[in-house]
Amino acid sequence: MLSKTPPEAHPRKSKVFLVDDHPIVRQGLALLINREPDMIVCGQAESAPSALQSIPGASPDVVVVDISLDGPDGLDLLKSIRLKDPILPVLILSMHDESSYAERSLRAGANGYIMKQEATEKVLIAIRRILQGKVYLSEGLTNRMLEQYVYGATSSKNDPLSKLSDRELEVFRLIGAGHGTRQIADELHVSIKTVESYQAHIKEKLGLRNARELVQHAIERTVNVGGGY
Amino acid sequence: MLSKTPPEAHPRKSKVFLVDDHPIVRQGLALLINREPDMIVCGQAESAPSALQSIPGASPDVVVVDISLDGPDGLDLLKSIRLKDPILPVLILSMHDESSYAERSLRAGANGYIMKQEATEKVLIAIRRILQGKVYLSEGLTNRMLEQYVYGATSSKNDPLSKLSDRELEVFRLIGAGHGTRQIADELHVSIKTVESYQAHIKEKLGLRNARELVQHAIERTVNVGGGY
DNA sequence: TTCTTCGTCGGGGATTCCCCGATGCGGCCA
DNA sequence: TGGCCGCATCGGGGAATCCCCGACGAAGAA
Repeated sequence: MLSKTPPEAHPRKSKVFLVDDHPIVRQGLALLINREPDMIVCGQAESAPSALQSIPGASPDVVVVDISLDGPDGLDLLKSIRLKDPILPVLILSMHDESSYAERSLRAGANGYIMKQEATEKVLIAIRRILQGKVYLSEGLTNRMLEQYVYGATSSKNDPLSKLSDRELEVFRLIGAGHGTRQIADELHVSIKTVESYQAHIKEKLGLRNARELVQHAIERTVNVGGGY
Repeated sequence: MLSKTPPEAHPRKSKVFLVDDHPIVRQGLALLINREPDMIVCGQAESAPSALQSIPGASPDVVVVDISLDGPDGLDLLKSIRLKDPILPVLILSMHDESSYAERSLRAGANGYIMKQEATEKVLIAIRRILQGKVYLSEGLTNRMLEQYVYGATSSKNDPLSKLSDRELEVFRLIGAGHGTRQIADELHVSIKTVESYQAHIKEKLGLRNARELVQHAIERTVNVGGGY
């Protein structure tokens, strides 16, 4: 399998491990990476469990993980990897530009986050970057996350919801339950204007841009509270 | 541009045109296809409009279209292609195995439907098959669609989304992605009033009471595509 | 005391929601 | 062939909302 690696020609190829449930994407990435002189694919997996099984034997220098796997998803896999190896570089690959996913990924210990919309060279750049121990984020995403950080930078811990006041959190939950502004005002016995004010503050604190993103995040962070992971 | 094609060496390579908004997938498919002796990629596009612009000049023998493009989606592109060329073979590439999508694709004139979960060779097989004028469907999907056919009524029971028209489903997905009404109107190049009309129809068909419930359900059925149920 | 955060509201214009339509097109059906 | 029906597209218009301003008092913190 492994060729004898003439040592002086190139120092050593960095070994990349791919995890994606779409064979087409996996194969595509593999062909792409193996064309590069300084890296090589040392293994692939299509699910989190099989990845966890194969990674030790493949001893990769970096792991590329698609976030939307069947069963345990990419974040779960990332956490499992971190339990065994706190420093193995991991690049998260995603379809959506949801900043919340990037946030969760980095908090879970990812070294980089890149979207499939990005140009292919960006993937190679990202891999090389995190191989150097740095963090990779796309430019747009970096800006958005910095924006969010400006607002509660201090010791905000790992819960952006902690930036919200009690009243704001209350409204946030009701939004997640699908309630309208008028309805929330009635339920809390306050003016519509007050509820609108809370919604504005929530959007500002969480870095959301319109009402639908507000609903979007309210649902994600309210539904996920009890069950998922 | 065109080499003189020595006629006996290989009859002629079939020209494939790729449409996908993920450069990684595009590049991957291109490398894969160009490795084959009997086919070659003659062009690529990342959106429906640019595809419509480039396809005539590339004169492909087959077009591979990802169903989930930004703006006008793969089904829209398929319909636009069909308006100009009723017989150009088109293979629809999809992330979800929802049989309703396959159904819609075939009704809209697709010659094949394949999921990204399929093995890479299947893609090549599918391309060759529809080049011969046949229809390609994965085995599981074929069985499911036959079942539905035998047991009369189409897939309306288990999947309320199948009640939605193509256009309505498209808007539904964009809502789930957090896009606003105006934004959707711009992306689909229609009036705001039209988008409002779709939203009203969706609410009616799915039994939703207000705009927030609409967003709620759109998210649950759009974000979950990769991992959930 | 001064400063900040929080809860509470209002004005007002832009936008969206949600009810009425309407038109044209392509099927299906008797 | 005429009629019905679903679909895509758009408009009017009033109600609700979004989203930008700002305000005020209470409760703590500096």
